[in-house]
Amino acid sequence: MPRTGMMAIRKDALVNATISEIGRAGSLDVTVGQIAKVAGVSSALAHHYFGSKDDLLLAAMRAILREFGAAARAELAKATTPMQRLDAIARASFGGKNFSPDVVSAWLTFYVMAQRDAEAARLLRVYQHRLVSNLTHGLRPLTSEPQRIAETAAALIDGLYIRHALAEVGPPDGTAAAARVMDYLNVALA
Amino acid sequence: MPRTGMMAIRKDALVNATISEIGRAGSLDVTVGQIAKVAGVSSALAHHYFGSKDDLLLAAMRAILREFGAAARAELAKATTPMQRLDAIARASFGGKNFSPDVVSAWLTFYVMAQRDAEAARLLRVYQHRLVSNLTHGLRPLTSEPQRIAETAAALIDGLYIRHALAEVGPPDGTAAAARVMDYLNVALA
Amino acid sequence: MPRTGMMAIRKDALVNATISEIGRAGSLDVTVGQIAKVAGVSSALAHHYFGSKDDLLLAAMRAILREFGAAARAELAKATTPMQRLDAIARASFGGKNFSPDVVSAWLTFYVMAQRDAEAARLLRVYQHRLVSNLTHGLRPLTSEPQRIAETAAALIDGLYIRHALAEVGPPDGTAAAARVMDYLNVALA
Amino acid sequence: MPRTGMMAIRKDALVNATISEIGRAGSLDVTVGQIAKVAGVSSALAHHYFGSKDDLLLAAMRAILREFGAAARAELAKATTPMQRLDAIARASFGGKNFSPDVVSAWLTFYVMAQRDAEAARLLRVYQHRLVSNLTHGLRPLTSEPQRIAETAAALIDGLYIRHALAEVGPPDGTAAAARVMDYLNVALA
DNA sequence: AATGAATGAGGATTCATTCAT
DNA sequence: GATGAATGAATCCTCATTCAT
Repeated sequence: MPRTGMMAIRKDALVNATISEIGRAGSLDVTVGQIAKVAGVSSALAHHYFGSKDDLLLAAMRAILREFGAAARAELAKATTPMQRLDAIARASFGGKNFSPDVVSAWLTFYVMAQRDAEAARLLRVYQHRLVSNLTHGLRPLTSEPQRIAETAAALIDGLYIRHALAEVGPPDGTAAAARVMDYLNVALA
Repeated sequence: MPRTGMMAIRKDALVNATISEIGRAGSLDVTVGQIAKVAGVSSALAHHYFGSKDDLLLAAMRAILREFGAAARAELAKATTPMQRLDAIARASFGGKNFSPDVVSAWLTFYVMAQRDAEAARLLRVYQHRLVSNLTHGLRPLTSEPQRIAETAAALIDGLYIRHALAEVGPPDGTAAAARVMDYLNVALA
Repeated sequence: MPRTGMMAIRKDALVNATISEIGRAGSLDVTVGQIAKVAGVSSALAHHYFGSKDDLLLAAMRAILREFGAAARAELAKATTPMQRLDAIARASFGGKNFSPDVVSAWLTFYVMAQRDAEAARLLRVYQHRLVSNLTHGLRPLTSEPQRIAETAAALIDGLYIRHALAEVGPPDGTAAAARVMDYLNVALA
Repeated sequence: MPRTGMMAIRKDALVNATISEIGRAGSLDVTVGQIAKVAGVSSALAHHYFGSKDDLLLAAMRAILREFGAAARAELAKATTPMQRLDAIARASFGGKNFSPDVVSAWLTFYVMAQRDAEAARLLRVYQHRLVSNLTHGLRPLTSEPQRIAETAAALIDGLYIRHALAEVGPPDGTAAAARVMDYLNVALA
């Protein structure tokens, strides 16, 4: 076990703990102490590595967006037809870690954080833009107004996301959500 | 002017101040002191009337939902055809006070609040249910699967709402948002 | 006892407690909690009334300078000849509360605070300027270079002050210090 | 270069960094981390070599006093007449490194440190005593009360020092300060 | 000889809430 | 009906210090 190189390990642990605790609490009202405890370190260390609570939250946000980006790329890599590409995007949005209660909760709070933090707002806009851009790209071979349909589909995805954050019980049903997006695309392209 | 009316006046002022301050701050991180100052009263009075900060927030939430309900009913009253009814709902969602930056911000924070507060969650579910219900009712004469389309439309409405919360500049464009919902309904019904 | 009007009382108590605690600790490393405890209130109240620790420290500084100004004016009012005026200034500098160990310690720390806080620096410069100005005024009838002698005397006063801050034991001897300043003035005017 | 020499090198670097950082910050509110960074080592090493922060500060204080002593001796060695000896002391006090903004700031903070740390107080008293002693020695051939004049001159030197710590702009003017001390001595001896 | 890792203790500050008047 | 006064509890953040390597 190398004594050096702990930084990366601790940072990862703290970011994961942040996501998990935000998810558990359902809000940004999570103390650095709670996060640190989950990560198995002192709160001082969290500050040592991230500088401030906001920086830690932003790091968590970036991790989620990165995760989503990776999932999307993985799904897209397997797609060959335009329709498969669209399906890939829909499934990436609602698949795996991206649709776990933790992440959905965290996602919601990031929207709130974006109201006061410029960097958070920037990150969310990057996400939004990328989603629309991916959809537009997939739609181009299929319709004369890809942009318009892509924007609607993107809003629909976000809406389904937020609606699931309020679901009474059980884990979110990602398959159903993805199917609903495809339904829309099918009728829009018809 | 009866002295007893003061209570109603103060409560209204506090609720309005709450919405306005949440909108200004873009989050629930609003102190009772700030709200009270905007309402022109002491923070002690806010507690006197509402018991706790959460109760005040819930009151603000109910006021917004009531406002939305009233707007929806007003629009629906003027509608005669099924399609007009649907348009009425769409316009109510994105019209008037309901789509001002203040309210959009407040709305967002209520979603977060709902993660930890059962009553807030209940209120949001009532809203969601009523929206789907209204849409379903309007769709019934027009399609064989009104529920499914209504749910998608409702998610789309929420998604457009949340997307506008991040809009870079200027006031939200309610007309465009409503039009986009109608676009979806048109293709879904085609 | 009026329930209102506590503010002035508390502020006074806090300012006095600040001077006393700085004197006791001999440095600015005094916690707001300590000060508040001495003043018989909570630390939260100190912030409520002064906004921040620095503001409280500055208020204490202003109180000391005001005290010194008042003492100087009182002594000057009794003087009739130029030499008496000079003696009055010297005695004011080293008399009463102004030369208690508390205040000498506080004074010293204000010099340090002035290294980082513009307002503190400004206040000290006002004091220095006023001291030189008073001395110059008193010296004008007695010499052709009042400014020069005044500046030297002022530095001597500050030097005696700081030297006494290190005195091994017992309370500072104000009379001796004042006499030494007068000695200088006597030879300088000879 | 012997390996054992590292200790001396590091210690010197840390002491110099301490003085420089105290001067930069204008107060003792300097972290060991900052000092270590300037010295190009880890903060752990600072503790390794000095044991504690206070010990490091005291080492810096001793270095300044040593520097001053060396400067005084060098100047005194060149003096042949009593008056030249006095001038030598005055110039040593305000010359070279001893009157740089860094050192003036550090000096000030040492006075504060002396309020709580016995060793710091002892060191300052040694300095004060030596200064008076040097002056007395120089004055003995010239007056019947060398002690009294020496003490006043020493206080004047300290006062000029502290006054310069608040100078609005530019580097301290050592020549002017030394001249002012000589002015006093000239009139006192007249 | 030197450091990255880690933390305990402490401090300023904020804020919902209470209460006497 | 209304508020100034007051605080306890909590939170972020800092920093000297320790230790294994």
